[in-house]
Amino acid sequence: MPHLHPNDEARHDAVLEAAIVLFSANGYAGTAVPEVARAARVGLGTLYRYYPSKQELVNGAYRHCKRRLKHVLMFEFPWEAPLRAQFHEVWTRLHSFARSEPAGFAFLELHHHEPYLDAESRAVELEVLAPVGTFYLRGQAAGVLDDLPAPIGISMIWGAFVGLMKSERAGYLTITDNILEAAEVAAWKTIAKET
Amino acid sequence: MPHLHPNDEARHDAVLEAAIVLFSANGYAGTAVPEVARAARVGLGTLYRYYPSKQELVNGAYRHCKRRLKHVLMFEFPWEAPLRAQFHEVWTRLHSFARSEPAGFAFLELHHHEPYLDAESRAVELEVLAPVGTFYLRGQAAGVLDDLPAPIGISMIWGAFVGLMKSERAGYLTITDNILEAAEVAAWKTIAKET
Amino acid sequence: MPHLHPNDEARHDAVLEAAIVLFSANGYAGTAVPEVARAARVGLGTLYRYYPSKQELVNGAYRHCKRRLKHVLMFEFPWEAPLRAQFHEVWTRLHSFARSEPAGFAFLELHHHEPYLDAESRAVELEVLAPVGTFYLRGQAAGVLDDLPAPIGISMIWGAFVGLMKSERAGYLTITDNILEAAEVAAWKTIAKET
Amino acid sequence: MPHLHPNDEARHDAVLEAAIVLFSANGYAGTAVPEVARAARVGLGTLYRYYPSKQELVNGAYRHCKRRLKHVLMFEFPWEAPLRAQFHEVWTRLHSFARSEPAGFAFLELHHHEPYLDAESRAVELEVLAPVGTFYLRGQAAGVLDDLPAPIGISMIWGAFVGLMKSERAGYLTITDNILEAAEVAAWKTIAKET
DNA sequence: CATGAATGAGGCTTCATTCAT
DNA sequence: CATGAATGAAGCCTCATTCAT
Repeated sequence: MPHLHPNDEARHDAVLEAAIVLFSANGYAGTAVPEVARAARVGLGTLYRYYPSKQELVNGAYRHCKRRLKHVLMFEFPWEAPLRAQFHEVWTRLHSFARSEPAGFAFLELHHHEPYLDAESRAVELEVLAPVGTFYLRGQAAGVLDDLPAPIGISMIWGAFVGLMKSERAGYLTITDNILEAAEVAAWKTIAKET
Repeated sequence: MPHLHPNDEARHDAVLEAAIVLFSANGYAGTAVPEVARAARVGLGTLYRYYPSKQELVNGAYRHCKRRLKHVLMFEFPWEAPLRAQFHEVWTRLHSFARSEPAGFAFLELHHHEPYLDAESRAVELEVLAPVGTFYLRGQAAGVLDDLPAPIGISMIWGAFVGLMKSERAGYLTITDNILEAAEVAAWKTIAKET
Repeated sequence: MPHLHPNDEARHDAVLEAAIVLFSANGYAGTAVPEVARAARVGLGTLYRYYPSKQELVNGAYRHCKRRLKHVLMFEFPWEAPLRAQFHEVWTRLHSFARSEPAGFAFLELHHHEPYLDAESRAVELEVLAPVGTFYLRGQAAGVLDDLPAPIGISMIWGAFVGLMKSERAGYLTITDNILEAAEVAAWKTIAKET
Repeated sequence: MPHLHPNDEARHDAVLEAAIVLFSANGYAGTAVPEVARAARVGLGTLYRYYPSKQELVNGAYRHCKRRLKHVLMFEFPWEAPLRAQFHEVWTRLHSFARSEPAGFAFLELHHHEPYLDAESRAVELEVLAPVGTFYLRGQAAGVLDDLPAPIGISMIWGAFVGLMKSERAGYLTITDNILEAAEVAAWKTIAKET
């Protein structure tokens, strides 16, 4: 039974981290595999042992990021809290993820639905999306959310958040705590039922 | 006496069109210049006569798209209409652009603020952004828009719209006229001052 | 009977001149035909009317230079003068050629015996060489020149002269009138019979 | 533990050798890098591993040849011998170099002072030139050499030798031992003080 | 005729992947 | 196993030549 060398996991992580940083900065085609190996301080052959092709590498990175996002969003989520509080939680956690793992966040944005993503990666995509959908539908059932089709509302909120992050990265704005909160209010207004 | 060949402009357009389609589908690094030439049904050397490098080519494509967007947004814009009506106009025109030139729209999204864009391209970016900023500030002065910093509001609206288009492209949803209108209402709620 | 347009010859000369300058500076392969046309301020198509290929162009340039050299060397040559005086004449004329047509001189050096030179060009080569050979043999017959085989002596003198010119071009030295004369004496010593 | 592959140096040498042969035969611009790789029986990528660009390749070849020449000229040079004997040594060694490494010799001639040579290559140039200059000046101080400026004398001797080699390559003459010696005498006369 | 736009073969270089050490 | 040297397909770009205007 093959087991992992104690260093194995660290190496593995270094590879993923380097891949995420480089792919998010330069895109899939713009990133060279040897460059990733070098950034991860790992032999090229070793990288290829972990990921037998560039495609497997992006997919691995994608899944990793998506799972990190999922974890950040879901971990000890207050399922019993009121919807508005839950929304706050989601918004805050999203920001926390984008702040602490900016490359990972950018990576997810950039590599969303690219043709080199495989079935498993698409499945992971759904692992994140599904609970969000549930949340949305519950909100509508409770009469708290407007009755836009859920995918519409979700896309707009996700899009608005991404828009903020991209603009910040581009230098058009800076997001302080106050602004983040104001933006949250604005985002909530987007989907909340008017009173 | 040297003339422009009558076909010149048509060829030029074919190159731009092909570039926009391919760059938006595969990214900058993922697109081969000969592939663009082939798609435009133009000799490779000819393409290089029009655009002396791949970089000039993306920049040309970027400027073209951005100017098309600007034109669609600005042409005979009802500057005297009420703000809500103006917002409707913007939202509708945005959608019209994304519908009629989906590749151009995707291109703008994807190549926003990439390092290979040059100063002139960035200048064109501002030609579009400036009037939008003005619109926003006027709305706030009139007490119709919420007092989020303008770049925040703009980023969120643009992001929300982009989110919708991307989700549609990804197959997560379909945008009908009704939905477009409902989304517009939602988007307006994002930035409108509550009454 | 096709005759030349009055401008034809001027154009032709401009092409040759440009070709000589560029070929001598950048070599055959390093020179682009359109570049030559541009330098000659002549349409590319026109150049190709005069010289139907790049090879014909170098050969034309080669023949032109070689004939210029021949002319400079031979024109009103004092065939009756003593050998030493004739040598002075040759040495001086060589220098005069190298001074007034530096590109042509460099061109001849650089393109000597290149594979793209055709039979006619090689024939022209001989037109220059033959009288020099005669001169040399006469000198030996008269007991003034040493009895090195003529080609050896000629190669050494020509080589020494070329060496001087190249070193000057490279900036290793500057040739004044005094130096030119001293060098002539040295060159004469190379082949003169010791007394 | 990373090693140099034992074949590494052999491969490296094969590349240099091929480069020298091809560059000397066809010039810099006239030589295709893949052609060099093929001649060296080395993968193209491998060649680029050793020399990251065509320019580095010529420079490497230039330095190699120049150092070989330096070695041939300098190795166990009889610094204490009389000047005439030293001249014989230089002349003989020069010929030995041109004979055993004809491509290298031709390469040095052809690529002398070309714009693609870098500072290091020019420095190596001086490593050869400097001792020759010293030799010349010592000869003048000893009253054995004529009082031509040293660069003039050196250029003429080097030029004469090159002239011989080129003429032989061109088929104008054949250099036997006797002729070589006679040419040496002639060359010595060029710079020796007359008695 | 004179012109220069059009073309694609061919040159320089990169990089995904393999495999000997 | 880990490494990185080796490889050649493929990408960017130039330029000799043709041909429509």
